Amino acid sequence: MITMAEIARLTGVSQPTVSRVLNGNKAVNPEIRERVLACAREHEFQPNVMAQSLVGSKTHLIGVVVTDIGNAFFADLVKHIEQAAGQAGYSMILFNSGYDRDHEKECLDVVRRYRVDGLIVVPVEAESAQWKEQVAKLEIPAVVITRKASGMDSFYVDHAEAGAQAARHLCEQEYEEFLFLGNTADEKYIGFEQILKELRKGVSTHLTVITAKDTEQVRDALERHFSKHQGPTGIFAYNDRRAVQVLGLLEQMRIRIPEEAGVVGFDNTYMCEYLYPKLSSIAQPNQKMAELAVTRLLERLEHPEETKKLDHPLHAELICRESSDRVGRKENEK
Amino acid sequence: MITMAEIARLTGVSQPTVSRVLNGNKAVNPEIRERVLACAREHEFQPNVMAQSLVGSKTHLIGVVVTDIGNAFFADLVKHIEQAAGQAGYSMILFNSGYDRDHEKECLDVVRRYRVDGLIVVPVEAESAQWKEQVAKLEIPAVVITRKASGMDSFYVDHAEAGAQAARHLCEQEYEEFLFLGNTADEKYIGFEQILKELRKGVSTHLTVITAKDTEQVRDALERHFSKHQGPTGIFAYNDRRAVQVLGLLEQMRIRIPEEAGVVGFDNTYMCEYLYPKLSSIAQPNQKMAELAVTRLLERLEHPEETKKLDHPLHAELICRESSDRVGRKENEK
DNA sequence: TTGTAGGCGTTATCAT
DNA sequence: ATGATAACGCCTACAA
Repeated sequence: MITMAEIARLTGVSQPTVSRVLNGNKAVNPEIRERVLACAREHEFQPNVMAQSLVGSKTHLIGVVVTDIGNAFFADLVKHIEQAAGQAGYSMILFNSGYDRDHEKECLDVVRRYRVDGLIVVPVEAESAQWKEQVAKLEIPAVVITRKASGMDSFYVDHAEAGAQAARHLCEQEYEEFLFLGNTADEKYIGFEQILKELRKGVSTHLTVITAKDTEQVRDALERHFSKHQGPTGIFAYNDRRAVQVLGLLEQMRIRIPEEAGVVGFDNTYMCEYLYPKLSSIAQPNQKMAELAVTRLLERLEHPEETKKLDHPLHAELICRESSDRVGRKENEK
Repeated sequence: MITMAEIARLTGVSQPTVSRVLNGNKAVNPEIRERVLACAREHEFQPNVMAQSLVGSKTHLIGVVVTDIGNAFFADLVKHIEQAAGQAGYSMILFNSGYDRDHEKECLDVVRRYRVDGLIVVPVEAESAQWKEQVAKLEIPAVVITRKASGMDSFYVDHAEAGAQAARHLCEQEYEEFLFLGNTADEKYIGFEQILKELRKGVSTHLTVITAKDTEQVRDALERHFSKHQGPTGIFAYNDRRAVQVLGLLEQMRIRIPEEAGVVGFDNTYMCEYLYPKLSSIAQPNQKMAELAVTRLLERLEHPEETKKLDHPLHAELICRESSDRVGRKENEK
């Protein structure tokens, strides 16, 4: 691989001159400029970023650490990060923490070895003081994405608000009983339950929670719910995966959708469109989130002194499809 | 960020001594060793890979260029690559070519700037001579994954063989008519059709091909097929996405699965397990493929002189589930 | 066992 | 306008 020194030798000038030419510095004889450029082109010169970074202290690398690259949601996020960063001339070293704090720490160490200019992270535990300290030690701008970490730049979807949307939607669709699949610690549940309470005040309503993931257990729980409660049930699942599972089980149980039960998923996976019935789902603004995070990071890189932290919750958007369009369905039947 | 020179100053030794200690070189006074190690630990020293690579000409970076990180299949692949590489002490710079040759070329240029030690690529066009030349110019070991590129190390699933498996399976399940969703240029189709011809020699059989992706068009095509052909139909879709779509449409058309139609997808997405009926699908050995690719790359890194190229097709595996278990279903009903 | 010297490929700061 | 020269952080002789 050709170096500046080599080009200098070939063209009979000094190496710094080559540097000037290649970096577009005006102050250089047009003749020499051409000669050098020609030589560089011929040998397809590419500057050695390692050397550049050694002197300039900019690597043009951003470290990205996520909890699970295999997950379609994060994969999509990473894709948009790569794109936004690439446009700004930054490349991405990617690490997978695998939801493991220890491994996450190792990733941070490696990131440090590469002297990346900045960091974008999906933390395993966003509010862990220990983790925050580890990140702070890197002494580089870091932005958290997908989660809220107080005291740090964070771009994330407000899950409670998303849960609230789901609740509002299911109420509008005139469901009378409710079911949540997921963990009650999930912000989505908090928001879901709260709005439900408000909207169904005084009316007899039940909210069943299913924590299980195993299909048989979910089936049992569903059967118990439907044997106890007759009214049409609005179901909200913490992700599309679970929602699809429920869709299949309801089908088996011969429960009509959306008449007797309505289902809303989360993530708005491509599958939603292909299922029958099409699955309503809550979409996170992935691209926007990624772009905002990158933009913010670049901003910080240019103004390291700026110390105010951004807390930037984004809104999810509920996409209503057949699986929960109870009112629309009724209209049609008229 | 602390440097070796700084540690040297703090501990009153020379910088090379620090280097020796930190690199586990035996020949150093135990006392000094301890002193240096303590200091390094205290300041959480991490070597500057940029500097290391500058002198040692090893970056411990591998460049990974894929056509679409957002795709769950590639995301999973990337995850396993990251893991395997990480275990060997390599990190990954990841690029997304977006199926665009021009952008792919740009990625290769950036990769070159970082002087990565090796390359793992999912090429946009595996047999493009121009592309191969571009890769060759990098003068680093490169392995192709997911596709076969003659003259280069390639790890990929034999799609024709996978199609053949699908055909064999659907015949064993006693389907009499057949349907393929996808492109006829797809190796999967080639293998599928060929085996079908062999196995159904002399018997009246039809093989319908649906190229459309749009739901309405697919529905029309399906309806046309089923109005013309009465026998139970074995359906093979080029990916799970399409298979799910078909599953939904068949459901709408009140065609019983797996009795009247059997469906086999491709990629064995997690969804398969959650659908009703559960979707049979062909699984690619992602992890194995990724590990083999990384292993091979490391091998090449250690023996750059070795010039023989590996062509390594892997076998896909058909996972039979409810959507195509016609015979098993019949057995059960007895 | 330890320190000195040189060099990796750049950029930046001087002179010239 | 151009060329020496130093410096970035590290490693590898070589010398002591």
